[in-house]
Amino acid sequence: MSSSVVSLNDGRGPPATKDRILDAAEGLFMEHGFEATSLRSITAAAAVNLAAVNYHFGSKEELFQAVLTRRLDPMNQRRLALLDRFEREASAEPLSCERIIVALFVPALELARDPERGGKDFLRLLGRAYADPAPFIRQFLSDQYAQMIARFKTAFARALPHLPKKELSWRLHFIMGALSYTLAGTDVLKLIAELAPRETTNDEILLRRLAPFLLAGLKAPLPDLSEVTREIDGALDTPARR
Amino acid sequence: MSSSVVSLNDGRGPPATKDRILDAAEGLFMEHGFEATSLRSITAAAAVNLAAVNYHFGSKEELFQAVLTRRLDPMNQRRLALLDRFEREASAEPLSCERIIVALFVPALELARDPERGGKDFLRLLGRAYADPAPFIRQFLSDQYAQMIARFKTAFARALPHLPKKELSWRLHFIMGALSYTLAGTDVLKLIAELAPRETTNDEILLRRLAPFLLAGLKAPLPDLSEVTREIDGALDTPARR
DNA sequence: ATAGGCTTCAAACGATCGTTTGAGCGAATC
DNA sequence: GATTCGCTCAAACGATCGTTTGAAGCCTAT
Repeated sequence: MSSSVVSLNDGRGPPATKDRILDAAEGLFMEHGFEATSLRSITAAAAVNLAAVNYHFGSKEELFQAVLTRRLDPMNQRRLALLDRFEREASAEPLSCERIIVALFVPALELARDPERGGKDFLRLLGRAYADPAPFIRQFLSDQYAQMIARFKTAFARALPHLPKKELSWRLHFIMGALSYTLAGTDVLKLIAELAPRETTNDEILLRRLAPFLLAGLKAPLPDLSEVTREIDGALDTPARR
Repeated sequence: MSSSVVSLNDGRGPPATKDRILDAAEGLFMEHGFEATSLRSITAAAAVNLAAVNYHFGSKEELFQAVLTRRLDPMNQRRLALLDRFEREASAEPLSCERIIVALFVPALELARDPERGGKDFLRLLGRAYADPAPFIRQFLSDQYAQMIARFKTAFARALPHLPKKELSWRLHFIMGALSYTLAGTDVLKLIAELAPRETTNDEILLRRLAPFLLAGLKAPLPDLSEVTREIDGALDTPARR
C-alpha cells in the first residue's frame, strides 16, 4: 500500500543530517518567520553542526526554499492531478465550481491530515510566506504557483462563463488570499473571534468551513449589481456627522 | 473646511523629528517587514540621528507600535462611529449585512483615498502585521481590535439570526483574513492572476470588489448543507488513481 | 594498505544589529 | 546672567548574525 518511507532522502541509509535540518527549519521558520530565525537556532534544534546548512543547502535563503519546495511541489502536483482526473471524468462538460475547489483544497487537507509529514507546521509556514516581504520569497512562490493557478483559472472560467475574466482574476486572488491567511493562523484574530484554540489549529475543519464561504463569494453577483456598492458610495458622500 | 494640519504632532511649531521618524518607519516597515528593517535605515531616511528613535519611542518595538497606532486607532474609532450612526438611524431594527460591511470597509477606504496621510503605505503595512509572527505584534493587534470586532460581531449576529454563533465567528475570521491579506498586497499572486499592477495598488477599486465577494460568503448556506462538503468527503475517500 | 570522495567539526571572519553613553546645543525659567 | 530642561549628536558597547575556513573523520574503491 503506502511506500512507507520515513525519511525523504534518496532511500539508502538515511544520512539524516539534511532531513533533520529541514524538519527543524520548518518548525522554527513557522514559529518566528524567516528573518527572525537564526541558523544557529536551527542547527541547534537539529543537533547538527552550524556549517552543515551552508554545506548542504548553500545559504539560508536556499534552505528556506528547500523547506518550501519539499512539500509544496508535491502538493501542487497533486492539485493538478486531481483537476485532470475530474476533467477526464467529466469528458467535455465544464466542471462545477465545487469540484474545482475540491481539487484546490483536498491536497492541502491531506497534508494537514498527515502529521508524520509535518503537514500542520508546513501549511502554517506557507501562509506566512505569502505575506513575507522578502523578494526572493515572492519570486519563488510566484514561480512555484504560476502554472497551477493558470490551470485552475481556465477551469473556473469554463465553470463561470458569464463572469468577466478580470472579475474572475480578482476573485481567485481573494480565494488564494483567504486560504493562505487562514492557513497561516496567526491566532491574532482567533482569540478575538472567541474560537477555541484547538479548533483554529485543526486545519481540516477549518478548510471545511472555508470552502463553502469562498464558493459563495465566487458565485456572487457582479459588483456593479451588488447592493453594497451603492451603500459604499452613499457612505463616502456623507462623511458622517459628529 | 479641513483642519489642514500637515504634521500630526501637538500643533505648535513642528519638532518634526518624531513625525519624520514615523513617516520613514511606516514606509520601510511596509517594504521590508519589521525584523528586516534596521533602525539605521529608518533614521537615515528620516535624516535624524540614530539615537533619536530610542529617545522618542524607547525601543524599536515601541516605534512599530506607534506607527500602527497613529492611524489604526482613528480608523477603528471611525468604524465604531459609523456603526453607531447606522444603528441609530435604524432605531431598533437590525442592520443589513451590507451596512455593517460598509461600516467596516469605508474607514479603510477613506484612509486609502488620502495619500497625504500615508493611507496606502499604512494599509499595506497593516496587512503585513497581521501575518507577522512576533508575539508583541500579535498582542498589540489583539488589544487594538478586541472591542471593535466584538461590536461588529454582535451587529452581524443580529443581522443573521439564523446563523449559529460559532459559524459566524468563523466567517468573521475569514472576512478579516481576506481583508488584511488583500490590503497587504504582496503582489505574489497578483502577477499570477494577470492583473495590472496599477489596479492591485489601487485600494479603492480593490475594496469595492472585495465587499460583494465577502458578503456573499457571509450569507452562504451552512457547511453541513453545502454541496462542496460532500464533494470533499468523496475526494478524500478516493485518494486518486495514478 | 592507500588514496580520494563526502561529510562533520570547532573556530573564526567581517558585518550589522539595537541600545547606551555623555558631551554639547538652544531656548525657556528663575 | 545663571540654571535647568528638552533635544541632538558622534561614538562606542556588547551581542548576534550568515558565512567561510581548514583540519579531522569516515567510507569506498583502488
